[in-house]
This record gives sequence, structure tokens and C-alpha cells, in this order.
Amino acid sequence: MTLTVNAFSANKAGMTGLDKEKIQKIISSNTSSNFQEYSSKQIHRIEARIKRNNELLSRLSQEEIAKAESEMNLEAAHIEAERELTRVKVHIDMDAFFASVEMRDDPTLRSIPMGVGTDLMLGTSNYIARKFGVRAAMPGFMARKLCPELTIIKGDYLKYRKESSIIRKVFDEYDPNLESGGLDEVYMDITDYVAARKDPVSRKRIRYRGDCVCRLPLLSENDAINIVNEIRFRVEQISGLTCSAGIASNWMLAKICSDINKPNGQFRLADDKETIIEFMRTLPIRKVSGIGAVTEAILKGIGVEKCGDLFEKRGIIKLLFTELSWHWFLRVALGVSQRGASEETDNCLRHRKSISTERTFKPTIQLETLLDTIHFLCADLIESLAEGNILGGHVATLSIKFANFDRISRSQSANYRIDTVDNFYPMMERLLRKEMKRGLKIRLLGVRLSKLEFLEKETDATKRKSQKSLHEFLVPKKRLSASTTNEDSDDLFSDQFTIPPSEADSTEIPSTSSRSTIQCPICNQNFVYDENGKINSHIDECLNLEIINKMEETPSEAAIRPIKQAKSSSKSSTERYKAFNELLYC
DNA sequence: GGAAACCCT
DNA sequence: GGGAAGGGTTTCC
Ligand SMILES: Nc1ccn([C@H]2C[C@H](O)[C@@H](COP(=O)(O)OP(=O)(O)OP(=O)(O)O)O2)c(=O)n1
Ligand SMILES: [Mg+2]
Ligand SMILES: [Mg+2]
Ligand SMILES: [Mg+2]
Repeated sequence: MTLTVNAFSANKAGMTGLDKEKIQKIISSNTSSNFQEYSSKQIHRIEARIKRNNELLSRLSQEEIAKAESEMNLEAAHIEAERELTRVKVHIDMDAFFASVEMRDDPTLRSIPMGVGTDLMLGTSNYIARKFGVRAAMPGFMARKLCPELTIIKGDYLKYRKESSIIRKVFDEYDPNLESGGLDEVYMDITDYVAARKDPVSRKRIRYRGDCVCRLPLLSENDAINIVNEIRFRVEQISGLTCSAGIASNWMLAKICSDINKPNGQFRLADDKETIIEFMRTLPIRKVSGIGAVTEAILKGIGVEKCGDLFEKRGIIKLLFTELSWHWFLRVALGVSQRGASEETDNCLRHRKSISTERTFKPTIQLETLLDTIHFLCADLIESLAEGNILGGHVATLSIKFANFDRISRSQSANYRIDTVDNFYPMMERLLRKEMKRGLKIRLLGVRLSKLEFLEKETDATKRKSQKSLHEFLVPKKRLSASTTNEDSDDLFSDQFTIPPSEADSTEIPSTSSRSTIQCPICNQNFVYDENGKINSHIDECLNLEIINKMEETPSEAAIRPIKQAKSSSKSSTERYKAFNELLYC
């Protein structure tokens, strides 16, 4: 049996038609034996699972399988009865997000292959680099072998986070209850918006600063496709960044669709059962969010490669997997989202569940240095709590990665609130000392707080959506009504972008207005009405200035960075973190 | 409750 | 020579 575990999913956007053999060769020939052993261990584990599955399978009688299959048929009928085809679900995902931001801000990067990250790891790459096989989650040094010309930019996480909040204001207008999946993507339900928008809306151009591409004013139609085009267009105007969208009757499908015409494109999957089932029939399972490298390999081990196979093999699947899993697999196969009469009473806004920080460094066994490292990590984490209105946590976890890449975690609950270095560090120290007895070199340490307590302020910014679980992906949670969502008082664009769908943007000159002067909605400067071009370009500049100001509002020191070194306010910490800093790779 | 193995960006 | 960092859920004990 030859097992393939694809660490990288096949055919990522912008990576079709690549010489995968050649790329794989270059990757393997640059893999250290250390990492190779780690990968082999992973593969062996999966092989063992596949073998076990096959043994279980060989002991099953045809009757048992037939019975399971008919039970699945029943289940499928239930799912089918709940198939929801009337919602307009949209997934929007920024194109090469981190890389696009860097390209926007430095024109010299626009025409060359580049990646964002470090020599050790890339967070993403631009589409030029993808042609060489360079992609997210690939070490920078490997990427250089594939593409010697590659420029690697160290990212600025704070910048991306700010960018994320800027574009989200556009999405918010179309669905105030949108759910976020990471910095660069959102899940929306624009059914109500589409229904509410009766008349075409004309919007004036808002040019992003710099020499980005600008387009003419937009006059949008009112169907889903045009509205999503409009959303993407406005995102580009406000940010200078492109995105791609998927439109379908549920989020699982929409997410898959947003990748189809990436970059800067969109795809709509028709909302009828036949189209959906045919779409799923030939769709590689890995495309589904929630099916990763391991599940792909395990399913392949029982002959499942396409989502359609999940239905074909439903009998054995029911017998080999947990109920949650087989149920979800079945829904995936059918491409079904349900929206039953019984909705979860549960919320849709939720607090984050944990906060963590970790560092990779040159493997060491020196206790002092390691202790200083966790001291730094603890201090860093405690310091970052305020930003998220977190008071502290009741569970502290130490994460260790040994030189051979094996990872363990050790956690401890407390009946008091862990909220200072003084009541955090000692716990971590104790846990670390215990594990040091193994006498193994360590390459990463991390600390985490969970069971968090929050400073209860009614600001939505402190809350976040839960990650969609297998089940939730297909069964949407009940949404808050729009009226329960508060306006951010410090929202720069609150005047511009909270206008009901039927009205035009305030950046557009009201055609019904007979006033002879008009006020810039941002700086309140007055303009004579017929100086049309003048006010428009003024507002452009004003808006752009706002964005720039906002970016500069928080100094780069303030929050998360991709790689943070130990810096300190006091001399003693400078000394304390010295050895640790020297071991940091970046 | 704790730990590991998945998953996602 | 070198393989990240942040967050989540599910499963097993
Ligand atoms: N393993 C990963 C994957 C992603 N990211 C970061 C960098 C990406 O820019 C951003 C968004 O992830 P996407 O998966 O959406 O990838 P991109 O936006 O970069 O590219 P695409 O155009 O394929 O969406 O998250 C990361 O740090 N590490
Ligand atoms: Mg993206
Ligand atoms: Mg994304
Ligand atoms: Mg997947």
C-alpha cells in the first residue's frame, strides 16, 4: 500500500497546471532528516488508522453494511427534507491577503514573486510566486529553492488586522450579522438585503490613495450576482485590494465557490438540488472546509476521494466513524444546508475562548533560558489581555515542542483568576520543570489562558463569532436581529456606510437636493453644489486621509506582531531576555 | 478536567 | 541550516 498524505492541498487558487513532481522533488531534497522523521511518524500513524479501518471492514458482513446503508438512506431523507434553497449565502475571501497589502503599499513588489513571512515560514505568497509552487505554510528557505528570485517580506500583523476592519465595514452594510472566518474572510447572508433593495443604487467612486486602479461610477442591478460584484468593487475602492466571492444556498457551498474564480472573481452555484448534487459528486473531498490532510488520507483509504463517494460508501462510513462524523459526511455529500423549524436558541455572538502566544527558537535544553522564555511569554500575554477586555483566565496551559517536532501541552486549572505575571509564571515554571526531566531539547514554548473572564462592556468589538463546527457549518445558528447590534461610536465611516439599502451613499450628491452648498461628511468643509468635480475629489482625498490616519492611529508597538522579540522597559528584563533573544531565529 | 489530534487562517 | 503563530472543535481517558 502506498500512502500519500498531502500536506498541501492540491490545486490551490493560482496554482493549476504546475509541475507537481518537480516541486515535490525540490521539497523532499531540502527536507532535513529531523523533519523527515517527524513526517514519517505522522504517516505511520495514519497508515495504522487505515489498516485498522480495513480490518474492521473485512469483518463486516454484507448484511451489516446493507443495514447501515439503509439507515443512512433514512437519514439522507431527513436531510433532504430540510434542504434550504432560498437563502443567498455569500463567502468573501481576500486575494493573497497579506501579500496584496504589501504589494499595494510598495509598488515595486507588484510585478515580482514575493511571499510574506520569514525564512522559516511563509504566511502566504502573491500569485506570481504561486506559479513557482511557492505558497502559504511553506518555509521561506524552501520557497527560495523553488523560486530563487523570491522576495520575502516580514509581515505586519497589526496592519492586516486594521485592513480587515476597514473592509468589514463594507460587508457590514450588507449583512450586519455576518460571521467572520479569520482576518480575510466573511460569511454573509444577504437574502434580506437583496429583497429589500428595490431600486438601482448609484455610487460615486471612492479612490484609494496612491496609484491603484480606479474605475468609473457603478450603477448596480439588484440581483445577488450584481450586488456581490458591487460589494467586491467597493472593497477594492476603499482598500485597494481585490477579493473573491462564492454565492450559494449555504455557507459550505459558498466557501467552496469563492475559490473557483479566484483571484478577483466570483462564482454562483445555482440553487437547485440537481445542480448541487452534481457539483458535489465530482468535488474532491479536500475542498470542503473541515476536511484536511489526515481525513483526506483516511477517506482515501476506504476509496473515498470525491464528495459523491461519501454517499456511495455511506454504509461503511456509518460503521467506521463517529455519529457526528458520518452525519456530517452525509450532509457534505448531499451539499445540504438545513434550516429547520427548530433553531438553536443559542446566540451568535460569543466571546473568544482562549488567548495564547508562542515562540520558536534554536533548540535548547538550558533551563535558565527556557524559564526566561516563558517569563517573557507570560508577561507578553498578560500585557495583551487589556486590548481584548480580558480580565484573566482560569486555566493556564504550557505548550512545548521538542527538537523532533513532537508537541505536548500541560494545563492547570485555578479557582482564582490568573491575571498577573506573578500568578501565571509560577504555574508555567512548575509545569516546565516537570517536563524538563525528559532531557530533551526544546524548540518552541507557548503559554495560553482559557476559561476567560471578560470586562463586560457592551461593545461588539470585544466579541467574536465562534468557529463553525462540523455541524454548524451546515446548520446556521439563529441570528441576532439587527436592532440589537450597537453602532461603534468611534466608527470612522458610520455616517457614510450605515445608510439603508434603498438609499444612495452619502458620498453621492443627492440629486433631489436643492441646496446650493454641500458639506463634506468627513471634515465638514462646505462646497458650492455645482462644483461637482471639486467636492468629489475632495471627498476622495478626505476618505483616504481618514484611512491613513486610522492606520497610523495605533503605533506599531501596540499589539500583535508576526514575530516579536523580547523588549523590555527595564534593564533587568533586557538582561533577563538576552539569551532567549539570541536563540530567536527572527 | 486534561491531553492529543484534528481543523482553519 | 533552517519547517510559524494564532485560534478553533472533537475524541478519548
Ligand atoms: N497557513 C496560513 C494560511 C494563511 N495565513 C494568513 C496569510 C494569508 O494572506 C491570510 C489569508 O489566508 P487565505 O487562506 O485566505 O490565503 P490568501 O488570502 O493569502 O490567498 P487566497 O487568494 O488563496 O485566498 O491568512 C497564514 O498566516 N498561514
Ligand atoms: Mg484569502
Ligand atoms: Mg481566507
Ligand atoms: Mg479542506
